[in-house]
Amino acid sequence: MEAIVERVLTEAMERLRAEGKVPADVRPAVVIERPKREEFGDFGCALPLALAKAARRNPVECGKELMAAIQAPHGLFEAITFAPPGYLNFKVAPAAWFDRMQDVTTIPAVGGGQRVLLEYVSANPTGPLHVGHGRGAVLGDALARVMRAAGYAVDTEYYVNDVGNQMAMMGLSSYARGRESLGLDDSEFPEEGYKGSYVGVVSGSAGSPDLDEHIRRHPWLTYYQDYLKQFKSIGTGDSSLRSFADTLRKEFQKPRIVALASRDRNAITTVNEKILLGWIANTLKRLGIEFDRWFFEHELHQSNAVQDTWKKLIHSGHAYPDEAGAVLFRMEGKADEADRVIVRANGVPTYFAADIAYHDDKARRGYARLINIWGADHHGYIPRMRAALEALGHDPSMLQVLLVQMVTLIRDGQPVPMGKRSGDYITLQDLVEEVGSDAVRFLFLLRKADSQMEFDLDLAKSQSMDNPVYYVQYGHARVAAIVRKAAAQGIEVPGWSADLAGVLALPEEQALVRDLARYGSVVASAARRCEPHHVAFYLTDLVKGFHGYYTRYKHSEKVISADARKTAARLFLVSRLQSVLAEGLALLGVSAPGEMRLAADDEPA
RNA sequence: GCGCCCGUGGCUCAAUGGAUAGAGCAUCGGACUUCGGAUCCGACGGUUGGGGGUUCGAGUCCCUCCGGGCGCGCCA
Repeated sequence: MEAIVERVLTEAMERLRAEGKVPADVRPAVVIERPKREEFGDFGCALPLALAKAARRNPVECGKELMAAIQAPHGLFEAITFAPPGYLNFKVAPAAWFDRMQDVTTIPAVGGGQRVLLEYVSANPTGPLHVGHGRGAVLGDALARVMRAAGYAVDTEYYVNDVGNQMAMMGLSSYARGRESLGLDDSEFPEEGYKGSYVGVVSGSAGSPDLDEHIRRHPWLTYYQDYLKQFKSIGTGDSSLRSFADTLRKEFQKPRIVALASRDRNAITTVNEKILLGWIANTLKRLGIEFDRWFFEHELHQSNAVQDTWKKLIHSGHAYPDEAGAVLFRMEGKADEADRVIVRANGVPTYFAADIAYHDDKARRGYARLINIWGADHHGYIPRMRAALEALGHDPSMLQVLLVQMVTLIRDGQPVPMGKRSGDYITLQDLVEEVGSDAVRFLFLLRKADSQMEFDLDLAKSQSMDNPVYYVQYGHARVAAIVRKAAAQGIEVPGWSADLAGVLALPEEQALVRDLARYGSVVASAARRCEPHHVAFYLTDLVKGFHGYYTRYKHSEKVISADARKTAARLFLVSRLQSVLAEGLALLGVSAPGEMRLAADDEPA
């Protein structure tokens, strides 16, 4: 519908141009918006103002000329009006709105098949995911769904840093904890080691007071076989490791003890990674998130891609060796101030080097756009990455980074203290277990990504209308109940026909039709702007309209009544609403239950 | 010190440079003997952190100050 308005206005402007009333070089963008005030109609456009500015003319005259030049399809608009100082307002005829109900769940393919690689989460396998990762995960997954729905060809990827100091540190920490638990405390716990109690669990330290508790709280342990299968490909080829893993598969604790006793730190490190990645994958799965591909950093090293990349940069003059023997990437003239080390003096490439190779790989795979979702603490990294892409001959603007800000958990009105290295904290897994996937997802998506947010655990758990996710889900359940009741009475939901439009005469019904008709453009716009939260707000608004309609007329003008025509039309309307709610919630990865269960003991989900 | 993000009713948050800044919660006042009341309606509540600028038009863009968060490693 918006597209039609835009076309009508563009054509009108072209007509004026042909008549010489608009200079050839004046081409203001035609921006269609939704007026805030209902009396202005359904669509508005400030084109006369823009035109007047560009052509240095009086906006009122421009508006009048445009009005005269507009040729709208017959019957589509009830009114097109000019409002001083320079707005053109369009009121769509109710019948035209109702036409949209034929394919209300169709979303304009604004993506045009553009190939997009969306990389998100990519947390290092050195510990469980925390709540901040969860926000990025939910945003990424919803964005992938929304963009796919709007015609983008999206692939999703998790980049695993399975090489480097952090992994080694995790291995040492776990190794030391394991030795300790066996009474073999000959290995000192590293200064910078990971101190969370999960380290003890990962180390498989039998008799650890944490172990039983963690097994109880973290069902991921029972998924062990699954993820071993899933991550089989990361085996190093070391046969002793393979057999170690096999043994581990049969029995969790004993082989760890063997490895610990035999001082096999590498085995511990590698198995840690498998366990932690399995934990991560399981948590994400619990949130309904799966990746098209897990990309492992070690692949880039094995294929020499990292080395090839930095050598290429030296060759092209974008990098240079310094006196100490390190290789630095040139940042001169870029936003970043200092040159960055890509190969250390000891010959080991840095994380940045691998990341450059990774992004080069992504760009070479033929994607038009690379979207990365990063924690806001990585923002300083963006100019470097762009500069690197440019140095390798790619268009730096193809990289788009969405920064996700911190999440503060609130319980009993107080912030919940979190600290990563220092010890225990509420993991993403804990959060999902506590409040359920739907609440986590919807509440995260009710905020735009780039501002810090509070997550109220008590609100998320509450089964009341204060809880936005329940409010929307209840709306769907309520609609489903009506459709069920009709079916029980042998009344079927009719298909679309134009004559149903005239039956839906109540203002609330017409408003519902208009709101439903917006669905496609809301999703398309959310996809274009990479802001899935618009969908969450839209659904909340839509449901609010329905609840109001329902409550107001439940004694006078019910959906199911003795009047067969009204029943048919309203049933049709309500079923369209059900479809939009179900599909909209699906885009957010939130379930659309057919009924809400009250039982407080039930798993909230 | 340099850089990035944020600052909107008491609280949590919306608002492609457009018209009189919107929701939810909280507070107060109402409706309704259920197509599921797990609902709805109304009221109260704002100098969009302060100041300057660009523009026909600024919460939105620019400058500056204040406040909050986060970065600035041969860590990842």
